[in-house]
Amino acid sequence: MTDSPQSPLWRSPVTSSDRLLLEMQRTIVEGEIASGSKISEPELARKFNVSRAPLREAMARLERCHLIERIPNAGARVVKLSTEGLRALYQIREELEGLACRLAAENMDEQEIEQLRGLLDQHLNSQRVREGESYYQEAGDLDFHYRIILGSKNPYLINMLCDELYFLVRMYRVQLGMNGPRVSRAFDEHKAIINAIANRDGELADLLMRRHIAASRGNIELKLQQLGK
Amino acid sequence: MTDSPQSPLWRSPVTSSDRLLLEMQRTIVEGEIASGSKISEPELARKFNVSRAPLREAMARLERCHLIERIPNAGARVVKLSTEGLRALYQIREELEGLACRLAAENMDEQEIEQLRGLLDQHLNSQRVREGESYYQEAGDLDFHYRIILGSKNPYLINMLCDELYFLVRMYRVQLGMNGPRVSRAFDEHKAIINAIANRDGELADLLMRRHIAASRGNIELKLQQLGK
DNA sequence: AAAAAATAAATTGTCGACAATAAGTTATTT
DNA sequence: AAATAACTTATTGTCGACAATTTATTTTTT
Repeated sequence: MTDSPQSPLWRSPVTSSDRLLLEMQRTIVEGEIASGSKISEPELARKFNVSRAPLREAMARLERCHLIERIPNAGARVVKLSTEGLRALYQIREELEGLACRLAAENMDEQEIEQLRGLLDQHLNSQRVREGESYYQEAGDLDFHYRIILGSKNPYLINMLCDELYFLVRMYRVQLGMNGPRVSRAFDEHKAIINAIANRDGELADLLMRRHIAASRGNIELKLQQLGK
Repeated sequence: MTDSPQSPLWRSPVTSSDRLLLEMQRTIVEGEIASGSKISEPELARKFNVSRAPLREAMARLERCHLIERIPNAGARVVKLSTEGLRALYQIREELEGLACRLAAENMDEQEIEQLRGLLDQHLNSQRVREGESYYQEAGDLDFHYRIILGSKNPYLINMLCDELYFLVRMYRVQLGMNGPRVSRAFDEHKAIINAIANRDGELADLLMRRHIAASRGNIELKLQQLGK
């Protein structure tokens, strides 16, 4: 993943607050800190061996990507996953990633499109080997979406999707998983999207991406209901 | 404007960092600190009579709403206005506010729609009195957009538009203005949008809002080019 | 005994000082 | 004289301590 100057969350971690952010993102996304639990600043500061200053800066950025919720003078809690939250999040995602596809069809150059195709082939191969391994698919799928978003060449869109929304999306997907039959279908949908972009058919790419995301949402929503939330 | 718990930027300023944020937002949006100029932390801390801790927290939030750009260990600069920036920003705005209209048509209750109508009448009257006064129109227009966004009832959408994008939008509009003929036309467009929402025609409301924003962009873009940027 | 008030404990917000990094200046070398 | 290197200055990042606010506990009152 290349660094982008517009995206402070994706630069190599130069400062200690950067490292903290990465670690806490992982911790929350993977559910090591329980959803909804309170975050104690002194406790975490001890745990990570840093002062509260960089910790608070990291927390401000965690709030920015919707992983925690803060109330002034009261404290911060890890966000809770819910059906309504998922719906609201994916409404935005559909819209913005659809736009990203339309712009990518206009703005990606041939080389970038070719690289995207290469990425997909690579995932297909590794998927044949590791059948049903959900984590690799997870990473691969996100990488696919990332590249298209970057291909839109719109800094604000990139910032919103990659820096602010994607960690929460990952949290839903990591904690509620993506199961068997959906995985292989997702590959086909990805392929169709690439084709539309390569044909410079932004309208179609937009439509296909929206459906792709809607299908993904349906899959996660099902799991949420099974768990009785 | 009511406080919304999801929007830390719009609560009443309880902490000193909140007050700083509001003041600096105003200062930057209205151009009191020149576009592109460097921000010195010690200098500003003296100016506002606070320590650097709340100042840095305020700056983190200024970065979040795209009013400043920070580079680690190097400092922060006030954002520069440009034609490309405007285009990228309004691309997102069209998409998200279009979505907001569609959702508002579904989710606003009759009372909220009636209040929105009242707001528009009120602006029409005050506009007859203060012909061509651009600042009031500015505030009124934003208020109109705000209410529709809130009417979408989508917390993420509200957060993105009201907390992260709108200050930069205001900066473009305040510094590059909105002139005579466009003002009265905007009123008609607002009226048409309300009607579509009242008729629960989300698709039409979406379309009208997109056009409304596109027209607004054209107007500002013209000014930018006249100033030779 | 339950509710309210007062007190105690803990947590968050803010401060001033120090350390690490970057920018600016002077001295040195080719 | 131009370019490089060493040094100085200034700015940012981090730390530990204090103040203000909230939460939990205890005491008092009805």
